[in-house]
Amino acid sequence: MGKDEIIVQTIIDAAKKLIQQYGLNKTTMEDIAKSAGKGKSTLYYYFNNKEEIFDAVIKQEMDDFFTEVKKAVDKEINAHAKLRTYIIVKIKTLKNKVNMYRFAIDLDININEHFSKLRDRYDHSELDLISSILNLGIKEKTFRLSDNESVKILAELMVTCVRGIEMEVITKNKFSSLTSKADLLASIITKGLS
Amino acid sequence: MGKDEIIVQTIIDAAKKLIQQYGLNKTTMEDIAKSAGKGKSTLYYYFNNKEEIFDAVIKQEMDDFFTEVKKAVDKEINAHAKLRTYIIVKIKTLKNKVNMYRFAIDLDININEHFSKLRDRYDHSELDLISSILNLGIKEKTFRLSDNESVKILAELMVTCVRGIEMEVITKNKFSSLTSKADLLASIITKGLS
Amino acid sequence: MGKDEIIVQTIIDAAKKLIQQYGLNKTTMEDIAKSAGKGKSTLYYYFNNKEEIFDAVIKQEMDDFFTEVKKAVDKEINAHAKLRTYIIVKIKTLKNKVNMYRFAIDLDININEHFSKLRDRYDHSELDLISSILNLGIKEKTFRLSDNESVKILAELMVTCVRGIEMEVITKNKFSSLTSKADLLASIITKGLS
Amino acid sequence: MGKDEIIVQTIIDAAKKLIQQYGLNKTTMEDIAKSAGKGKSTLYYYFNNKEEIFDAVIKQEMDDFFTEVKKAVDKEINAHAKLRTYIIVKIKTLKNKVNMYRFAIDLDININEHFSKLRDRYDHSELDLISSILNLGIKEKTFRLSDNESVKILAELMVTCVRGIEMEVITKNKFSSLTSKADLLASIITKGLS
DNA sequence: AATGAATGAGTTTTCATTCAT
DNA sequence: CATGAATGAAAACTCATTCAT
Repeated sequence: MGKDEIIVQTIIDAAKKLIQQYGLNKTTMEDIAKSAGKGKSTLYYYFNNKEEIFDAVIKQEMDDFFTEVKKAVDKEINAHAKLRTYIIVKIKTLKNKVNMYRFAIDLDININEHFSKLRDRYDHSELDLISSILNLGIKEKTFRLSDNESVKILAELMVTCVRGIEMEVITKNKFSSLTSKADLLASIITKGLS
Repeated sequence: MGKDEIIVQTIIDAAKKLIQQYGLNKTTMEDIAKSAGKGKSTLYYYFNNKEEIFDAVIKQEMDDFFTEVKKAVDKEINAHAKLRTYIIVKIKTLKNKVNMYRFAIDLDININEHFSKLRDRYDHSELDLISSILNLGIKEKTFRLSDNESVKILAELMVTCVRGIEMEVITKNKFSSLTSKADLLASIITKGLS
Repeated sequence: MGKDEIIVQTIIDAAKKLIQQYGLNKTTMEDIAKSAGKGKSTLYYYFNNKEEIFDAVIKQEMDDFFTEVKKAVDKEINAHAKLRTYIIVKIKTLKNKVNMYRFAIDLDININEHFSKLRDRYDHSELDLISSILNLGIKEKTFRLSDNESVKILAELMVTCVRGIEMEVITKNKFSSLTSKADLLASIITKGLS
Repeated sequence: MGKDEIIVQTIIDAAKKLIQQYGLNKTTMEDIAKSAGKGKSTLYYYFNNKEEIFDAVIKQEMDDFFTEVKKAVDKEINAHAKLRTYIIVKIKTLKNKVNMYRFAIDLDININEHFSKLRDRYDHSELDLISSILNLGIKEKTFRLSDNESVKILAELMVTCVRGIEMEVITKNKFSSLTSKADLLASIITKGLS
């Protein structure tokens, strides 16, 4: 990591911490600069504007997030366990990234083009992950798809359902009986697809 | 409706439209006043501050939204159909509404106690609705709950899943093959619970 | 003059004074506000941005300028005297408006569209004035135009020459022996056209 | 040309191009450095500050400009032709130059003493050129000066008139029927002085 | 009852300049 | 020699809120 990259990372980290703590609207360039131990204008040496810093934060968080979930899923061996783990780890990890996610949604709403691409890429990775779980389940004979159910549509649906759980965590800042709910969802899906 | 109430409603409508169009952060008191055809300070005659206007908007939206969904669900007679209708109508209605999630997500407001109560009340109504569907299904013998599944937890889970679909609509502004997905979800749940 | 117009005028006057004294670049919104005895943000209540204030200043100055020159020219009765007076009064008046003029040129260079229109309108009035002097001279038999000389082109040329004198005043902040030069120019033109 | 001089010239050329394109105020050290393919602080190695760079640009431009005009004038043999050529070539050349007037007009630099001297030197050269044309015309008996007209004052006046044409070119970025106007001006002057 | 006028307190952004290496 | 890194100081602009009328 060159010196540049170190500083860029310092700035991103500072921004990340502040966004997590105080939220998007309350995090100013001034705050970030102070927290990064730099002058305000130094931020503009490394980023073109506030939005670019936020983009960098969100990109990194998303990458981390997905990597962590994927690693956990990969450890499990059968489809049902993978499904369950996917839900649980995703939500657990999310808890540390709640403000980041809020932010992502906020950016979304403001129809930030660059961010849209970022999310699409991420969504795609996630769909691939779920698809592979479903395909595994089919191979295992755990899942049986009727004619009109394509893996693609099912995967979309499942990503979507888990996103609902994520929303719950984000808006309420808690998700009671997470494990039992993940179990329940995994079971229903498994049985519903059997 | 007294004169006061008419003006209050005019302001709420203006705010609603603007929030839908430009998002929460970009909607200023100035914008609302202009759009309502009133002076900026007039807003302060009818509301104490910006937050109160937003509260009023969200409250109204939520009430409308829930009422509409409930009406559609009530028309159906069996649990499976009710479930399917619940999903479909909810998403379809959502498209025409200021999406509540934008509010739910916004940080400043999230901290707002009053708003929290509002959302809780709404969540509660929704859980009741789903619970009643589940109970109907049990009575119908469409759904069979194993020991460790309480109606309450299941209802929470289902609300949550549908919320994921809502998020999809909000962030992507589209939800492809809505009907077939609603069918699929309803089917999986029905089968998963049989 | 309504209250609005009084304040707008106060702001314009403050801006005018500061621009004259310190120049365009050194005149900040802060300065104008202070000088007008208003808060900085009050300026934004009456004008959308800095440029709009400057536009208003320059528009007013130009109108004043032209009115004054025209009034003086109208007092004279024959073409030669009008020509002479035009040059002299224009330059004399300009002295009090030097910075305004500099500013106009500066705006020009930044290719401000709105300002371009303003200047065109002004140029047009000036051409009309000169044309009327030339036509009077022709009627008086003071001026005689050869075939290939149209009044229009001649007027343009003369406006242009006087603009050179104006530049002299602007860039050097002095114009030595103004009266004798105006006489000389008027004589040469008169003789050159006889 | 030593290595130093090459770099200095590179910087000047970059600044020249940018000023031409975007104007004085919008040309930043950053822009110049980038355009010159150098680091921003390198500019400070070769120049003490921004103003010095601008001074260098203007000095070079003025020298080039004047040299070109003089060369063209020298080719002509009689006073009338010289006068006509002076006007035409000056305007034509101006089009390809960073226009000096932008500098002359810019307030900050106008206050700059060094620049004032530079302009004075140039003005002086120009006056000498015109004076020599006038003197030639007198020798040729093309021009006849009445008592109260000194060559000096006439020369000043003529420089001034042509400066007006230059302004026209600068602010409007065009000067319609240049040649015919130059002819006209030269004729009027010639006749006016005969 | 309604609002025009005013603003304080911030916010992002810009840019010439410096300095250690 | 040359420059990457850093910044202070100031600039334009924003906006929820207040208050006299």
